[in-house]
Amino acid sequence: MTGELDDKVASLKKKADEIAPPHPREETWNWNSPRQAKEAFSLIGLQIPDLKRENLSKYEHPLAKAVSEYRDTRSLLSQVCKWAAGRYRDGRVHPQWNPAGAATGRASCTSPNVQSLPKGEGFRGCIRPGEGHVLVKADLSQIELRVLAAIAEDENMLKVFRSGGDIHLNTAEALASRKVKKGDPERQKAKAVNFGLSFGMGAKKFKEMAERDYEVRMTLSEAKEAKHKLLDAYPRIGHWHAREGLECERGNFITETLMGRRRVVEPDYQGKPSFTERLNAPVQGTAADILKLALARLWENWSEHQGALPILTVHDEVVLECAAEDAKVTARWLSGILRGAVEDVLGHPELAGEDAIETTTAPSWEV
DNA sequence: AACCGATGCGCG
DNA sequence: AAAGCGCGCATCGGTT
Repeated sequence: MTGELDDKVASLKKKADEIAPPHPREETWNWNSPRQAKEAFSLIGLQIPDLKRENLSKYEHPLAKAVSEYRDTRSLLSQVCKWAAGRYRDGRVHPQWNPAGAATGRASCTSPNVQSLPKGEGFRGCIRPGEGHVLVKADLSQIELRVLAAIAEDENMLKVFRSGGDIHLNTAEALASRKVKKGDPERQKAKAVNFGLSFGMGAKKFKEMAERDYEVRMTLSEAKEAKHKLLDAYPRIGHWHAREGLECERGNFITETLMGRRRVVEPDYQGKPSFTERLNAPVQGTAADILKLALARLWENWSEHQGALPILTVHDEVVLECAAEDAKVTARWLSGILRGAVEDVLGHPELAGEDAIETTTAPSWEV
């Protein structure tokens, strides 16, 4: 796979070099160097502020597209080509896990970072169980929004979960002003909006996101209005924001998850407790608590499921490996424990329904 | 040679 | 009044 990427990178570089003006000093341009790339664009009369994909896509000139594609592919290759090199033992990759690697209580992972292996490119398909075994994967569906509903005690949000609804779909429909289906790209984009607004994103950023992802153009005041409209759908979220704002004014740097685990947030540019961190920390942190509670209970019960092997976790997801014939039992065990953890920590049965856990059994980590 | 901040992007 | 959050990693270009 990396060999194919290699070829693709080489041809994309050639293409970009052909379109580009000659380099005044070197043989060819280094498109990985923002300074050089900006200089090349400047020679054809384009002053570009940065080399982000999203920015390059605004330009008509073929060089913009060529450079963007080259950088994308090159970046993917870099991330993946050395991913597991020299990190095998017995046919397995053994990353370094840091159980409390993140300030919120999440785990992090290095060498390699398993948690950021790209999706949808086939790389996760390379993560496979041993002969005659399967991977059993379970994830906490929309966990941060469930935590949010519990923390803010928002009746409308709870109602959506109680009826098995989909918050992202609601938001997507509100933004697109039409019916949106589960597989539509609008839903994916609405996730970002939901998270953004929940954790204190401003109208400006919200406006930019709406433009970029929905081709919805609005003035700043219209963006403010839309933001309020979405927050109005869940009034207690707004109240919660107001409460946390007061805590910031009072100089309260301490946040707590629903399990009572503390985090001291960073100061903002004024030296006051960061408002957005105060909002995010208990939510991300409680979700992390839930996953870890579940992991602890898996361990406590492990003697009855010794064939099951923990493979990895990714913040709201647990992957186990077991013998193919044990898949059903293992899947039930895993999802039951995750569901119990959600219910025990959040204290709302409607947040821990059947749909709170999505379980799949597969021959690889891909999808 | 080792380290560092900035930039940009992968994941949740 | 206003404010998305949390990570790791490759690369560049400069400093120690």
